[in-house]
Amino acid sequence: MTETFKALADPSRRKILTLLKKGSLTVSQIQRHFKFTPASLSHHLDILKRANLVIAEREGQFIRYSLNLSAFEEATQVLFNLFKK
Amino acid sequence: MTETFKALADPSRRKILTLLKKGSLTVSQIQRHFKFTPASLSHHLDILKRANLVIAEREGQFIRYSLNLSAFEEATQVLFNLFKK
DNA sequence: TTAATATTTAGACATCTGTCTAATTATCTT
DNA sequence: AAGATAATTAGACAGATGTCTAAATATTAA
Repeated sequence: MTETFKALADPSRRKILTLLKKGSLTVSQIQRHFKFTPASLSHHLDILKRANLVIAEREGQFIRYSLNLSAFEEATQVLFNLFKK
Repeated sequence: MTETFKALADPSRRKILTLLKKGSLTVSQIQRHFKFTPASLSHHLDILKRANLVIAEREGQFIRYSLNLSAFEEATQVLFNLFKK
């Protein structure tokens, strides 16, 4: 769960997740929304992937990222349990 | 929201929150559950306080910490919105 | 008012994080 | 097979983070 919250604790990564909410995207499509380098984006995607918040699938030359909804639900559940009676 | 997720991204701080779920506690009562120094605990409490996840009230010689439920609900809401349609 | 207890603050230090450039790997197109 | 495009990996670096010791502040008790 630490990895999940760490992943969520960065504004750029939360923005990536928000973008993916509307549908899966390739790295270059995500890239358009950011000013930093492809290397930095790749690093952010790696953190989201390790936290299990996104899923990556190769599609020929591209790699397509999409939200992993089950991991999100789990995180929400953990957060909720952290304060519910 | 970044501060909230950063605050939640540390296991010790999540443990503190879990302890407070059962009721408010003074710093020394919380301290008993940890191995690190009072200074470190104070630092963690400060981060939770700045994230608005806990409330501190002086009680004579002691300082009593309790959960700030509204901040928790807000965080849960944000997390939920991050993936809901 | 002096000593004791509770907590925070200041400053140091090692480790982690987010960014970059340069190099590498994978795939597609000629 | 060679060059172009997509994405990742490696290594460097500044700044953030979690921990510590020592000192400071606040309150209570003697």
